[in-house]
Amino acid sequence: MAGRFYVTTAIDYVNATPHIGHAYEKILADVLARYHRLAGEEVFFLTGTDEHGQNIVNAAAQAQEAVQAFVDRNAAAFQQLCRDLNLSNDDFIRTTDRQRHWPAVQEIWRRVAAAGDLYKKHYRALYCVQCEAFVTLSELVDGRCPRHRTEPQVVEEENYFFRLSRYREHLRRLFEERPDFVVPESRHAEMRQLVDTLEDVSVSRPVEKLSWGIPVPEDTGHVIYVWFDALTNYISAIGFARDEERFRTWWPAHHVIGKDINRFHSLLWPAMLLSAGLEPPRQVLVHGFLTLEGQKISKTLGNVVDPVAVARELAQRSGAELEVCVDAVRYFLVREVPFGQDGDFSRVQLVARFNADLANDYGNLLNRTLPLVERYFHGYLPEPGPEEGGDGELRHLAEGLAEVVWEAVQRCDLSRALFSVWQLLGAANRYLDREAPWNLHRSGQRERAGTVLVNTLEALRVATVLLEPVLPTATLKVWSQLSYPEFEERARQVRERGESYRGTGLRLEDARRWRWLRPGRRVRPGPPVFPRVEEARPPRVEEEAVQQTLSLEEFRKLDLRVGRVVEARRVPGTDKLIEARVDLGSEVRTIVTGLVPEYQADELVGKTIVVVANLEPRRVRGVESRGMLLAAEWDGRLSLVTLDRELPPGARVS
RNA sequence: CGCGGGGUGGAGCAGCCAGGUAGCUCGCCGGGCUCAUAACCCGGAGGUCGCAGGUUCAAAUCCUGCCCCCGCUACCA
Repeated sequence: MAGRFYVTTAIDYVNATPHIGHAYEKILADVLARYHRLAGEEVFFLTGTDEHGQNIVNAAAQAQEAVQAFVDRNAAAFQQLCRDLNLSNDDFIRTTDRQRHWPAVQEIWRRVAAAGDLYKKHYRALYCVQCEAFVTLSELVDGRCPRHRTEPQVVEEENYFFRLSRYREHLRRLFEERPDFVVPESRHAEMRQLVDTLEDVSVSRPVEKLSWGIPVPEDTGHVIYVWFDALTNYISAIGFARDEERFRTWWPAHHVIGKDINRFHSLLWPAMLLSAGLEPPRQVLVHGFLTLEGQKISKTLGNVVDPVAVARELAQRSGAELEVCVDAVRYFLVREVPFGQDGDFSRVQLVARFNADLANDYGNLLNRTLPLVERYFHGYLPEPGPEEGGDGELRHLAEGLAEVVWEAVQRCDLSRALFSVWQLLGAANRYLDREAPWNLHRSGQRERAGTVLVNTLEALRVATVLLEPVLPTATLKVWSQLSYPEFEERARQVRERGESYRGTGLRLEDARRWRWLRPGRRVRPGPPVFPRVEEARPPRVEEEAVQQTLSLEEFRKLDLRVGRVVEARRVPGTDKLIEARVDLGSEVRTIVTGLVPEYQADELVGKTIVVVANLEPRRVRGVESRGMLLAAEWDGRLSLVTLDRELPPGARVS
């Protein structure tokens, strides 16, 4: 049953740095790869970079860099992205790789040529010099290039053409026989329609026009053009033309791609493969595009977002670890955007998901359970007793979840998969509320309380197994608290060796099993894995709040009194000082306080407040201040300490 | 008639392919619990499911027309 799963992303064009769109595709592929590993399949996950073409040469020139140095630098940025996103990719292929990639491209070229599917043709087209690109008639505005308002040149060159038209019938059959060849269905239908319109395509450029590419075998005058070169990465990386056995092991692939390049993957690429006598891909998975805060992502709009920077920002706002926040970004994209649809990346939504799903439903479930195990059972998982109450229902839901999730993953419905995990978490939260182990314990039903706690944790554990593909790091922290620190330890070792981390090795089977947690294990309640983002209250508050302890005697030295402001006026020539006359019962004192602009002088009059009465007198701007008003302060906001019931001035506060 | 996606309570989405109580998250209101990260649980208010017509015993769901929004539009990577 356990098969092989070879999954790829499109290779990224290295003329720019990575953004959230690149991250999205890689995350999808990674999540799929990890789920298939969870299902016990052998998985090979490939990603890489596309480094040839005129645009690269131009971008390098603009950066005043040698082309090779330029692509090396940018390719490194994409490799770094893979590490930052915690991808479990097994390889990273670059089209400038002369050992692995070039021979494969030239080999497939030879095979296609041998099949009689390549021919030379004079070709005439419009070329905009400023764009350094061909323009089509339909793009022109009044016969001029829309960007540069110049008349394009008529350029003639001799190119190799691939007989794509010859494969119409082949492809038509492919689409008919395999209704899930392209997913989602709408993309399949779209491509099937296009099959009828296929024309031959140019697959080379003259070397004098473009030298940054792979030479055409036995014809030094031409360079193999983009798609023919780029698409071949999917087979070059797994040994095509070098290691046939390895190639046969993994091919055919599942390609995760964006909707803009679907035609190349669903039509051109299968045709190339058929021509070369190879099998077409197993499946093309077409995702939608992301908008950013509702706007199209574009360099000219300047709204390109570095996904890791977003995670960093979340880490700062929540206080969670950076890697956990990377997981949160992964979760958000997979949960929020239904596969195949366009989606919006919004920080507000990210925080909403983080708080509602990860912090409240998932993280908090752990934190409301473990302390009870600690308290009632000295931190050791108790032996569960007989099943009663809502136990069976919860178990049933948990036992069936792996199947539901796996079925959704196979349909690429990842948001549904996550949704169903949250149904279990919701049920577990409800179960805990209804069974109320705290009451059971109080009424002496210690064993039953333990059973309820173990059942809750068991449900949480099942969810954790099934969430690992999406939250590879955060789940490790959960495991550690759940008394299984060895997973986190092992992951740490893998990373220290510089290898990409592929998971705990747990399987769907583990998610199907109830009573998996071993009684007697020592749980380790720890800090929240997903600390909530508090909008009104940024993180550091706790670190600031709790300072050194104070003895009761020391505290008693403070003479705090209720006071009533009877008069208040601004101290002239100051920014924020108010001179207040405060009735303390026995006397009326002058106190200088810096409350402007949060409070105006006349607002204070009549307020009942709390005063430190025995503070050393102090001269402030020539006025003697005897005492201090208490006020809370956060983030520049002030709030006077007042009484919630009326008491006369002079009353002691303690 | 260029192609595709979308229009569902205040916000964001699911449901539509296989018609039959309009669901989820956030927000709002009220209650519970007091184990927990102001969390968790229960209840409530709020929708003519873009518009018009049709099929049907029955339509958010199928059919037709229209309106609006967003992408893409192929040798360009």
